[in-house]
Amino acid sequence: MRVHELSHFRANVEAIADRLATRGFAFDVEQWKVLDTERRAAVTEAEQLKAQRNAQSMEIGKLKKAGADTTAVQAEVRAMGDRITELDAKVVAVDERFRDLLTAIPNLPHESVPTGASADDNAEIKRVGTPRTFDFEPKAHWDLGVDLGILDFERAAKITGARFAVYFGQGARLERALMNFMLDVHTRDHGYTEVFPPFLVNSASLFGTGNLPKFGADLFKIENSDYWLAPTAEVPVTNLLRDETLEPEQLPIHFCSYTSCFRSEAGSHGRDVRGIIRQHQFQKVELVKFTTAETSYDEHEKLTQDAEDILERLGLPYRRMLLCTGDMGFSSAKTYDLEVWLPGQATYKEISSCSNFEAFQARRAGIRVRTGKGKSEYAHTINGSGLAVGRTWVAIVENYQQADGSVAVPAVLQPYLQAEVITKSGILR
RNA sequence: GGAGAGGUGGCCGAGUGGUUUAAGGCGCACGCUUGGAAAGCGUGUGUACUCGAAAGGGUACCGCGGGUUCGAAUCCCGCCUUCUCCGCCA
Repeated sequence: MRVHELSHFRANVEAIADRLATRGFAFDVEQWKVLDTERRAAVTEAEQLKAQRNAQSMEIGKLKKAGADTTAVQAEVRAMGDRITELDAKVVAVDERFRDLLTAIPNLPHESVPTGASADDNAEIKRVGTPRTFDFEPKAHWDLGVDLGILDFERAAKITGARFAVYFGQGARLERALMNFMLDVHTRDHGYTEVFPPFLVNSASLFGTGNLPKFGADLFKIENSDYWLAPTAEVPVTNLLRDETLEPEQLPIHFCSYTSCFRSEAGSHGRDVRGIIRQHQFQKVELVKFTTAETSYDEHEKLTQDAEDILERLGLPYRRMLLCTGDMGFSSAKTYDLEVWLPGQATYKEISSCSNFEAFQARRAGIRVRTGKGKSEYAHTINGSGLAVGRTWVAIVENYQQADGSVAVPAVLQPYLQAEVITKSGILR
């Protein structure tokens, strides 16, 4: 039951429940205690009966070898088997309820996380760069991109549906340029190893990262299979090491990965309906680290800086927020959000989320570190966007727009785009 | 998609219904031996759950899930996966 190590959980139930309450999760300690007792009683009873059966079965073997008649004993043990079947069913049922209860428990917030109920209680850690002042009215990307002929929602709706987009010409190339730029920086300058995983993952992987069983509704599932469209590279990349025990000298492991990400956006109807801020498919460069418990918070800081470095090299104003207990994701112990300035909407918008999961995912996924002779402990996992490519595309277009409707290309992207400015494409319309 | 062969402990590898509480080897740890080491000898060597104050027990796990049986690594069924060949295909 690699969920929250049981003995530790049992010994600290009250304190854990208190901590969970800070993130708005009501954990019913009394109910848990009842279930725990019930489960242990069932397990113990079944195991005792099995021990008896094993012993008597062995006796039968010996008696048969000695040529004795075993009919009577066999009947007796057979009856015992029926009882065991019954007990096993009970154990499975109680165990399942118990597991459901445990797997639904979110991670505990780190002590440095501010207590709060919603995004309003998040703490701004820093602000970098100054939003540009325009001598004209800046447009939102959904107007600018469409006017430039590089972004098309109507044809996307025709071939697929709402919340999808098609990029043309320099728009498509900007997406590709950003992906290459981000991967190049992280692999060359930040020490990450590039990974290109499948975009489809199985249920076990989604359980490992904490998406299942609770959040299946946020995902797309392939019919007649156990395949799901990955909502983020975090899922395949973290699960690369599932059920593996790592040697301490292998750590830390730094992976970066470019993937498309797919989200059903169930329950987000009406939010960010315009433009490409919230799409069913978007591209993202993800940073994933595996570390020991000792270094995970240092590595979390560094990972966040690695993501910020992309924003800085692109000259995009941003701020770093520390999420409060009530606004964090299910699996996270501490999360920084990076928010980029979008002049078309005059707001800071999330473009990266960097979290330390401590051992939460490692417990669910069975990712261990050897600590000595036959001893091991769970690794810590950390990940963050570095960055969300689609939203970076938006930020470039909106921040670097010019009065004539063209977009200046930041210096670091010019080699990738082979252009200094994005101008109107006249291919369609 | 079709046919065939595999999947056993950290690794190699035996094992076709009952002293297998998984042989044997390698590796690893500890001890003896040694001036020190190697060799040699000896002992130990998984995970989870559970009973117990502890010492020490018990249960489950031989790819996964079912089934047969008093008893399954071993027999039966389904699935996953690896390799080889064929077909198809970027």
